[in-house]
Amino acid sequence: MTDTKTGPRWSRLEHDERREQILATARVLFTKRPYGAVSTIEIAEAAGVTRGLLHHYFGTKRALYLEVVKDLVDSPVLSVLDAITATPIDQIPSWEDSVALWMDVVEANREAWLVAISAGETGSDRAMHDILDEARERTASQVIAVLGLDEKRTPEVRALVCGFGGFAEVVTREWLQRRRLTKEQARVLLVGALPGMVDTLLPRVIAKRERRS
Amino acid sequence: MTDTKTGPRWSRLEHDERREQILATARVLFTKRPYGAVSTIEIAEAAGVTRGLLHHYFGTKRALYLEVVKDLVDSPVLSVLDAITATPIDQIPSWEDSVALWMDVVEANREAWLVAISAGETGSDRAMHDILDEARERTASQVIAVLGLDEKRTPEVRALVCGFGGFAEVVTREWLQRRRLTKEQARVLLVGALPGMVDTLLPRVIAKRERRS
DNA sequence: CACCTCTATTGGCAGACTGCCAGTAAGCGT
DNA sequence: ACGCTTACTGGCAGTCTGCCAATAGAGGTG
Repeated sequence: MTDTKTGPRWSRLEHDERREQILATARVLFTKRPYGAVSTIEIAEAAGVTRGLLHHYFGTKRALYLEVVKDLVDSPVLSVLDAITATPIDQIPSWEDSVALWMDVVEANREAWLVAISAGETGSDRAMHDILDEARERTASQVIAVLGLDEKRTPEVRALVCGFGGFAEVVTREWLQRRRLTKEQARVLLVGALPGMVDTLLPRVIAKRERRS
Repeated sequence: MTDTKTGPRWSRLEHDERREQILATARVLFTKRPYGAVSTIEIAEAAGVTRGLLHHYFGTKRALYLEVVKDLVDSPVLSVLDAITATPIDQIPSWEDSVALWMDVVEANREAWLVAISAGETGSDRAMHDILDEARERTASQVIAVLGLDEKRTPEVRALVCGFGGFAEVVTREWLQRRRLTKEQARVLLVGALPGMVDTLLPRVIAKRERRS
């Protein structure tokens, strides 16, 4: 009775198309709930396919999760990069403008950003750690470029900028999540913190550099 | 043949004693490998008990994990508190000394600290988030007290100090894990960053405070 | 238009793990 | 020595992941 001469029971999609569809569905679910609380069958059903197909495309649940996190991390970073490279080539954006731009992008991708920086159900997971770490390093490179710092002569700059990244993460959370800071207040902190540290602290750090003969 | 008139097949321990034993075993395993890669039966066997007992004491695997992380987070914090309260009451330790003390404690509890920090990457888990967040707030309170800041008149101080906490986390990792900074260099950064920000940035942040009638 | 090949997709099986509970025995009090 | 408390065990039930052989869309070919 129920299945009287219907059409095809399932549609056959292009490889990449189906892959993107599953990935998007997984992204929605993993954004809402943590890794362990989302089952593969749930993802499959939400995507309108079977669990088997999910494994066919991604191999394992963890691999799928890694892809999702990679997406989550990349999308804001790419947005910033796009916007920056859209500016005239010979006109490097000012530090103030860069911070403002970054804040707007993060505000727009609020959910994704919050999940991304706190991703990884498993602390000591190698692959996950690498993804997040690489994203942070990429951001640091951007910052170094915008500020016009000389990374080669003073490698300590990179550590300092990464430290500022940690500062920025928390300040952003204080603004977006905990709401103990307004956007303006957060902006003042983000704009002012790094230049101050570079001016006053960096020389002292370099002075402590161990001499190598 | 094998079991010819042996003694008791298992020993009956005091409630808290057995609990501590299981907790210690779990702590070792969770420190080595991530949550998902450690099974309850493995913990139970390593502790010399059955899996059922583990559930009897902690209810669920996740609950056991939370207890472990709580321990991991508390132990360094408590060490610092002990050392600080050990100093004469009327003699508040200087900021430099506090930082140095903190660095020594972290260096001693290297493993525990690194795991505890990266356990924070358990984003959407409410209970886990609360544990780590509370630890950070506690540390912030300590810092505010040592620096003698007035938290009531300027609530923004707390957000700034928490931000410094993020900075400190990354700088410490750069020193202990990634080794792009020596201990001396990290010390210079940690000692110098916060006072500088308090002096130059805090007034500007307060100036941006929204007026409430 | 009928057939045929390709492969995206399904459905179900095997192993592993967690959570739970009823029964068992260790050891203390009387 | 006996019984009572409860720490502890052992196994069952449900759920989940990973895997693979079978199936069926869909486009190409004569």
